[in-house]
Amino acid sequence: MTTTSALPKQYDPSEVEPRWRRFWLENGFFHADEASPTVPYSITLPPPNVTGSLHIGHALGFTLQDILIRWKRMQGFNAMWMPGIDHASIAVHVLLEKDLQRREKKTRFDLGRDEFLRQAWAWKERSGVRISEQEKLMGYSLDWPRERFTMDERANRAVIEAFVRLHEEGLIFRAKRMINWDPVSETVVSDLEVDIAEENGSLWDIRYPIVGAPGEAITVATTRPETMLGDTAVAVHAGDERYKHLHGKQVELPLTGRQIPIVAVDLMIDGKPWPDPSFGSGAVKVTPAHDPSDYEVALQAGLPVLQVIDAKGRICDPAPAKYVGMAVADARKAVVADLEAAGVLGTVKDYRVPRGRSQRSGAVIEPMLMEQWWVKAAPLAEKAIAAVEQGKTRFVPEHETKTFMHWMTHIKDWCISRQLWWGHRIPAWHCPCGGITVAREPPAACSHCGRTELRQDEDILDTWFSSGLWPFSTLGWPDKTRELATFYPNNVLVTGPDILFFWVARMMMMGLHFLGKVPFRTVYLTSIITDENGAKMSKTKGNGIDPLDVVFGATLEQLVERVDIEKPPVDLDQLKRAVRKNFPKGIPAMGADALRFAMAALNTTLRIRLSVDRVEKYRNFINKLWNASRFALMNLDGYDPERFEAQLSTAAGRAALGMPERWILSRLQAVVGEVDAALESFRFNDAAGAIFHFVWDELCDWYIEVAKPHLYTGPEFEQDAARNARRHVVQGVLATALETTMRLMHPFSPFVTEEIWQKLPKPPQLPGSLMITVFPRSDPSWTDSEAEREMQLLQEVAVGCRMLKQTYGVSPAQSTDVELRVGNPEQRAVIERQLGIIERTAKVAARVSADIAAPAPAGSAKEVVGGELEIVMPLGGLIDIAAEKTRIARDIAKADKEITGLDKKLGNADFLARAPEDVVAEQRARLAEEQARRRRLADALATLSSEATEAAKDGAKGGAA
RNA sequence: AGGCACGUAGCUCAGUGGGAGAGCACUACCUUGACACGGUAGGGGUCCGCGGUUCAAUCCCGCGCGUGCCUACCA
Repeated sequence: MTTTSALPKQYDPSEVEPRWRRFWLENGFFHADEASPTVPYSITLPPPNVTGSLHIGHALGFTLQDILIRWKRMQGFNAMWMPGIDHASIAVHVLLEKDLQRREKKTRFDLGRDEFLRQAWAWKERSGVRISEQEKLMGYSLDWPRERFTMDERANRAVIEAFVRLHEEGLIFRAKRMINWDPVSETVVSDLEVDIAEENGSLWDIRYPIVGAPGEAITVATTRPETMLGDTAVAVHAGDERYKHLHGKQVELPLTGRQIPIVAVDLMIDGKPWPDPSFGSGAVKVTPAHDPSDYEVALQAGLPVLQVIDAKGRICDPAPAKYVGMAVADARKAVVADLEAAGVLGTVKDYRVPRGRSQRSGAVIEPMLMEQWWVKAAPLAEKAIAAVEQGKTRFVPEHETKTFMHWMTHIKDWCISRQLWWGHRIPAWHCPCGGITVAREPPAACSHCGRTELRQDEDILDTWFSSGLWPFSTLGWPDKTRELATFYPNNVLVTGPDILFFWVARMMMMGLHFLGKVPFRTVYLTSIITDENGAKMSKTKGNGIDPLDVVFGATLEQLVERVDIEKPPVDLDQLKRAVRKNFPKGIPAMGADALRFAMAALNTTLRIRLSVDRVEKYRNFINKLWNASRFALMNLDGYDPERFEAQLSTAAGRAALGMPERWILSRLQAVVGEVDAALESFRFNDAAGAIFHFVWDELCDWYIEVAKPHLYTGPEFEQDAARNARRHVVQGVLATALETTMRLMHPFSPFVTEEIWQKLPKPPQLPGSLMITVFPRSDPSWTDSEAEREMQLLQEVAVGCRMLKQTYGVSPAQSTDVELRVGNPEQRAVIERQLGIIERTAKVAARVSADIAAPAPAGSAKEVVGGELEIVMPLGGLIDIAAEKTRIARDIAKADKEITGLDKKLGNADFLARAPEDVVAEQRARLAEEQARRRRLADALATLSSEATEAAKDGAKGGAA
């Protein structure tokens, strides 16, 4: 008769999720009002790059943020979660240029700046929409009307303001320094954007002949022979006796006809002597234009700087004409061949060479000397260091503080100009007079000479420059807005440790500099997700898990087809094989709730090795929750929430609750406390684990089972007033426990909890959506340690009964007689009172007796639950005496081990004297309990032995068995 | 090379100065009126090694071995 009985047996997220998503958005529940008088709680979403779609790492970080935001919103905070998207300058460049190369065999220079930017904007529109759609599908409660883009008008204004102010303050300047050049993207990149790894290479020895000393030469070693074309000196350590006689002499630089000096140097670079006399020959070639160390030497020794590699990574002019125009790799071969021909090449050996590559383009980085724009980092870092030292911002996990501080205290100036197009163009204008005018608006005239023929700097800013302003540029800075006053600083930043320096450090520096306040109180750093083998997930490896595939499911064919569509820059067939191997069965649809719950539950301080079946566990959990609710809804007819609420509001009404009811409500309030405390300290996995355990192991496995007989209806019960009253109480407790669980779990899995909550009967005057109800509060008045003790006893007895039944092959469906011998009168009273629970959950017909010492009937199995409690199951002749003896003997052995340990401890005078009293008492109690249990076991074994003897006699009497 | 983590059941990982835990996997049984995306029971661990502190160490400290991450301009 009830419509609820039509609930499907399996939870179907595809039917449920869209309804609530629409409902929440249409009602504007995600929006926070900056003028609200309630206490603000704010988080800024780390804006995803417009390079494509969200990956599983986003799903992790964003889910944790949504859990915090939904939790705080339900606690009554004015919770604001700022959405946005990042223009990701160089990442978009690499992407678009690869595409351009593949489709039209063109570079961005063939297209020109305007057309390239037009395409970039078109890309941004497509990708941006896709990203926000994905965020909505995951149920993230972002404050959508506030959504921002790092290159929208207001962000642009903030960027220009910040640049101009820092320039005015002397914290942004232009200087010619050694930089990292990416010859593929043709731009400078910052130190952080270079990945250094050891690659296979060679170490070449070259002999440079000494001028005026025929036959004499000095040997230098190098991993980059082609740079010798730009050498301007050979350096030896000043204290190196071997070369003292050569100080100030000249060598003839092979292949070039140039003469360069041998200079004595006594330098410390990074705390190490340079050159190191113990390495190789102790002499080094000096190429100031293309090596950072060499440049430092040149500065000190006043050596000339000769640039022989150009922006495209080709040998250029001052080098001999023969090599000009050659790519570095080709030049290397030519130079080596020529050196060999000239007879100056020494030994060549295989060598592991540390090689820097551009993180984005993969190009081998060329160190070069170039004029760029820089941010003076040290003064900014000082403030950030002080703020962290003063605890204004703290890191979770705490150990990340050290990483942050180490980098901050060793910080180097930040190169912020890029020779790219997609980004914020630097607000600086060059005049033919050589002067540079930095201004908020295009200036009419040069600030130095007054001339009007100015041209704007071609360079754009590092993408992280605008990101660094994000926590306040999104709130209206540089204007003094209400939003800024309300939501800055943010309460928390949640992001991955991989962008601690790129982003977190920059936001700290910028926020403190421009607003005088830290941008966030807490930085929570998430795990890193890898595949199940610990390898980073990546499209080019075919091991990546797309969060939406987990939500909606994908067949293997779909996964493989996608390889063709996305065309990553690798062997497609090989990639398809990898996909087939990694996802042989495709990915089943799990729904957003399951993925979200999994993210919270799996997040630990270590990396997460994610696999599809690890998420499946939580899909099953969501289904379990669904079915528990389904059961409740099928049995809640006639339930009156108001009447039940009235009953709970009186002491007498509460006292009338049955023990299992008091137990589950006690457990419920405990788990509420656990979840709240765990979230308070960002232990998402503990919070999720507590909910999981409560729902599955307590609510489903015990309470619902115990409740069943009280809920079932039948004509025979209609006139039974006491039973009907009891039924109503059980309905009320079940409904209440579920309703509270939905509120508790809502931040983790919003869709299924909203769906169930909406269906549950509950008192009127509640809000129209679960997401704006009140988060449960732990209420210690519901703690009932007596009920918890009693329930635990019943569980132990029931488990013991089940064990005996299973051991002796009694069908679970078949009820069996058992005798519960309980020596302890209190325990006996509990068991007698609640016998029905044992009988129902273990499917036994139980009789309780006090006489624990009486011999058990022959042929019965026995389980000793404690020193004063045993379960006797008569089995007639069915008992396998030998097996039973083995089982009991093993229990005795365990008890003996335990007793020996405790005896030893309690016999130790130092322990008795020094250990706290309660510990000593506890150990004594354990010993007594264990000894009593051992006696029971020994008795049982003795009985079995005599039975065995009897049986043997019987067998002998009756002839062959 | 330095810094920081981590080493617990076959696998992935929780955990605590005083009785070793979960999920998956494994074994056996069960279509019991919420759920087979389920239920019940079971097997399985010198808590990496060696020292130290302590009445007591899987937990705290030191050393060693192994793994991972980050930082780093050794030709």
